[in-house]
Amino acid sequence: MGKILYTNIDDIITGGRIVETEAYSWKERGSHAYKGKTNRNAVMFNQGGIAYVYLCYGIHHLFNVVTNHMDVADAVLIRALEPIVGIEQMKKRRGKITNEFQLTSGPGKLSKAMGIDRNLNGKSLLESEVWIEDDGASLSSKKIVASKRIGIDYAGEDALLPWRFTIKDSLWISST
DNA sequence: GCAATGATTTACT
DNA sequence: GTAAATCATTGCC
Repeated sequence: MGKILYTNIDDIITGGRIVETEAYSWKERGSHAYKGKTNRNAVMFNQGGIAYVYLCYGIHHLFNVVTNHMDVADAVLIRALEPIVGIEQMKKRRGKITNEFQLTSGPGKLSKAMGIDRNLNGKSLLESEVWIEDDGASLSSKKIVASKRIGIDYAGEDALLPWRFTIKDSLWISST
């Protein structure tokens, strides 16, 4: 949370501060890894520090960061970020938009703005075209708000877990 | 091999 | 507020 996510796609760098995330664990039904290891989610069973990119609903790419170690399929979904680098490029990729706050205020939109697609699946966040930096900005824990996750009502009780984290006062947080 | 469905977004009623 | 778009992965035949 609060760190900067960069991508370098087509020789164009875009980046932004992470302002909204959701945690996923193989232990709960919201995660793709819940049912066990499959071809799609095999990336999550790898060592942390790599990207897990998944195409959802045939249209939208979702960008996750694998966080745990081998055989422990935990990941963090990046739901929204605050555009910092390459905003013009993001607008170009997204086409006509009503306002800047909608550039990256959602997992599918964010991925499109950043140029993320399945080619990044399984890439290391340390030595590839996608990486995360810490700019040293202080982020008080008081500015982080936990709430229940979105879009996984099918997960039953697990959908109520307060595993969605947002930065208070950020304007780029998804609401729909 | 074929039918069902989803970590969503967008448009329309 | 509800429904459609759209395709990779999944599950069952």
